[in-house]
Amino acid sequence: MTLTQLGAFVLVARLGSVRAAADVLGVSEPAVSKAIASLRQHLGDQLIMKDAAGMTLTAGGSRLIAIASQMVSLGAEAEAAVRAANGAPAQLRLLVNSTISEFIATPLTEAFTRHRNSTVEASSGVATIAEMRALLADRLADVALGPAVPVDGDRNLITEPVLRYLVVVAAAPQKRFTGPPRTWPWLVGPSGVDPYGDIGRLLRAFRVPDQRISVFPNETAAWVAAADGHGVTPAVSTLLHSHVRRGELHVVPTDVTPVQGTWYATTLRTDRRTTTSTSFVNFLSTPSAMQLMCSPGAGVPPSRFRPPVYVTIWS
Amino acid sequence: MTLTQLGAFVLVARLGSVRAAADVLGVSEPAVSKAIASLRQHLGDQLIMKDAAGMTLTAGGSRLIAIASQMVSLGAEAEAAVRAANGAPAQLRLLVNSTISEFIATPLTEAFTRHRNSTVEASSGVATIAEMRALLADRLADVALGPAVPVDGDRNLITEPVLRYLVVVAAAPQKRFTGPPRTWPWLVGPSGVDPYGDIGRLLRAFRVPDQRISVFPNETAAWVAAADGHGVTPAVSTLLHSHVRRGELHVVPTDVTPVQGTWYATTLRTDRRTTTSTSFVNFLSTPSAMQLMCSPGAGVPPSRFRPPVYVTIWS
DNA sequence: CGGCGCCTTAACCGATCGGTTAGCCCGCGA
DNA sequence: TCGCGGGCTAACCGATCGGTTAAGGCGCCG
Repeated sequence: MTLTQLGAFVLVARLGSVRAAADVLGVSEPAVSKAIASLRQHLGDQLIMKDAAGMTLTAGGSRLIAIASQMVSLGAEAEAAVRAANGAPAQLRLLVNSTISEFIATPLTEAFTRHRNSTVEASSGVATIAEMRALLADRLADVALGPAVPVDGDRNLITEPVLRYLVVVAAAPQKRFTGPPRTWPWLVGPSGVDPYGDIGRLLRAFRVPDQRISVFPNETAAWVAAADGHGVTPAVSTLLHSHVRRGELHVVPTDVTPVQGTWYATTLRTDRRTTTSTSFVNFLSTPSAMQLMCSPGAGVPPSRFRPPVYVTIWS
Repeated sequence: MTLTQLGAFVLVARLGSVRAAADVLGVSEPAVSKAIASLRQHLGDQLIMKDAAGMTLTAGGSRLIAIASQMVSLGAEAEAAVRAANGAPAQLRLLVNSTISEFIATPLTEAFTRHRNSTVEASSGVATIAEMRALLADRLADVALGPAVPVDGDRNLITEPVLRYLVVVAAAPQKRFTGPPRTWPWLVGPSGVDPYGDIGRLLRAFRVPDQRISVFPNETAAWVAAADGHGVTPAVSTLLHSHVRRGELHVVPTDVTPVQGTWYATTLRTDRRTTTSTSFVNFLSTPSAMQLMCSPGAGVPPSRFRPPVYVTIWS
């Protein structure tokens, strides 16, 4: 299975014709035909079949095309990226949990870019706490920001506290929830399903069973549902501020909350990390960064809006 | 540049040693060394250099590793996916805009899965309207759901209306905005930056300049900011319902709103699309699907929560 | 200084990749 | 029925890939 073969396959599927693909590639028809034949044999699947109206993909073929077309475009991207790397601005790849991604990552990376006079290109991506360690160790990211990454003795990673905050439980003001917390309906964002995150830990501490937890596509949606009286929601208190001030939510004290949490920055150990990483970690302790992390994020103008980074749609 | 070479490179970068990588791969040391040498020459970059403490990546190398490690794992995934395709449940890859993704996609795919007694695996991914056409034509997705995809004469795609709705402009009840709409502060979700979407079109119709638009990471966050009095927000009226009912937002009439919009389902033409796609499109017109699309999405239990699909973090 | 790890290069070799031309099969329309 | 366009297979060929062994450079430690 080579990239050329995959490229031929993708093109044939796109164009619905071996001939057409061969023309586009500027090679003879048998060259393309043979590439497909090799793939077929290697994978033990017909992949694509000629029929009445053009070509149709087999089940295996439709799985393959999604993956293959990514690989092909990544191949082109790799060449371009490496060739363009010299003279390009330095990169900072920041790894965050979904809460930080929702409220803080964009303003923070933007502020850092400004702080460095645009000599750096910062981007952020969402990962679970458990993934962060591997991604850092494999050099797939430069800095991880979020609840403590369990580095247990990995001498290559260093971790340092960045910000303390309080995790509180909130609900609509008029709602009263009685009985033990584990019987309440809990409304959480994606970070609620991360077992290493503060909110996941809180839910476990209360022994909330799965069927009493509703996961929303983002934290704000969970808060809105809570304001609507559908349940209680755990949250970082500073981020919840405007909801509380408007009277949509109020803080419900429990046995264990408010509870303090800490966000940490984790990087490769000092002598291995890039100067950009170091610069970013230092930036995190500046007053302006601190302030950004404490106040909920605002919108950004369209020109600076960057949707969550992802290569393509399906794996 | 072959997959084996990239695999060797990734492993060396991960392990920080040619020797170790060779051991892991079960080949001789020069084999790995030569693979890297070929990459170096092909890409014209040192990629990785030996130094005091292990290895460090060059700028080009750190670009490459992110891409290469994806390609390698995609390669493995491709083999597995094709081999597993026979006997596996059918797939439905649904393409949606960010609004539908936020409120409707999860309950909808889940309902469809239940409707088909779990004989189908439905997943959804976000794309801009402009991308949808190409993704469908390239067989990278099965059905697109959202505002009209401009198929302009592409005989391979068919598009049919699914749901009519109203786009309204909303603001906090006590706030009054005067002057022409283009001078108001507009708060939108990611779908606001899609030029083919209803909201993007609305902003263009009003000639709102970029600096008066704030883009939020999700629609709910934009609504909350509007409720906080920071501006006005355009939205699909049915989705806004609970915010209006709670009195946080009220509808602001303008010259052009309420304006009707329509969501369409677009697929390959009937004789080319999969039976699963056909089944899904039919499902969309059932009362239960209709109802799902009209009422804002609720949370799902953790076991059924699936974060937005993406292969890996950075491109 | 010598030995030892570790990386690299050189020389070599078989497999296969990617391409060609030639020829066959098949469905389809004149 | 014949031509024809499109796809597949066969036979062939050069390049290169992926692997080997052997040998050389280099830093480090005893």
